[in-house]
Amino acid sequence: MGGSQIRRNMPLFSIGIVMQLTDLTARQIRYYEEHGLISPARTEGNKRLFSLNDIDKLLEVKDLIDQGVNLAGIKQIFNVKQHNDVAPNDEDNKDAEKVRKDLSDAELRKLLRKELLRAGRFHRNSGPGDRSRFH
Amino acid sequence: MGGSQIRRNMPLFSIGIVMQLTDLTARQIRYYEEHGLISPARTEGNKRLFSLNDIDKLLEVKDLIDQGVNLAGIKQIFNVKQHNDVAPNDEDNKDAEKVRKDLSDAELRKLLRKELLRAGRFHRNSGPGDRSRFH
DNA sequence: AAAACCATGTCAGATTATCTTACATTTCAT
DNA sequence: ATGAAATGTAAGATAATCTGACATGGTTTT
Repeated sequence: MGGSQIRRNMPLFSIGIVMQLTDLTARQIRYYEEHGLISPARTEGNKRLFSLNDIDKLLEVKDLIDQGVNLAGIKQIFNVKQHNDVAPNDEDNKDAEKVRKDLSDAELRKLLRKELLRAGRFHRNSGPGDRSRFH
Repeated sequence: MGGSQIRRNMPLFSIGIVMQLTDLTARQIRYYEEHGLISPARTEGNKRLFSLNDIDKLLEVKDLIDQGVNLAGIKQIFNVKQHNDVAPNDEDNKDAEKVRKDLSDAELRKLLRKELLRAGRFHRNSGPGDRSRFH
């Protein structure tokens, strides 16, 4: 009943907050941005501003990384998700779909197979995830 | 499906964002805090961090101010709301209720009548509220 | 009408948070 | 052993925020 619906892609959060929410370091977050996994907005003074969607993505990145997927793999996985997210609207999506497919489909299968095979071995460093967010 | 429930009183927002969301100036927000209408958390470095509840409250403050209610009135109104918010849990609330009532009930009626009478005259400066939040 | 008050604006100086760039380190793949 | 990928870390710069003080325009109160 209080006025605040706050859309999911509204730029709201500073990097410090996102660090706490995701348990990622600033370095990691910036690195993932550098590689196009997220594209946070900026303030007039060039500070990053993250949306809820950005945070969700970062949490997915973290999960996948914990499972041994590398950034290239995550990039492709995000591409696939983009396909399926436009789901129940079937008629004129096929064009956009095909475009993205051409770019990724071939190597996608290869990459996914490759990555997901070794997933679960090694890696998985960050322990039982509940470390101290918000002291 | 994306991981982010974000509780309503989790300290998340910088004052800059809150300014945009509420259309209040930093001065106003700090002044309202100074008078106990909100109590935002702080970072280790003393920066204010606001929760969704803080923002809701600020929006209510803004509304009431636009209607000519002064801070003293808003304070009392918030007190009343606190009563009614613990509603459907009737049995052992009566104690806390009575305490707060003793402090505010008498002058509350007086104040509310007084304030709400002249509400709507003068004041009402901030125009049809949609000015430029997020450039 | 003068004095006091309320709510806000504004300025100044200090401090924190974040930015970019560059180099170091670690781990894994070839 | 070499190289690439992912992250750590340090330095210097800039932006955002903080507190405190004083200024200002209305509103009561005396």
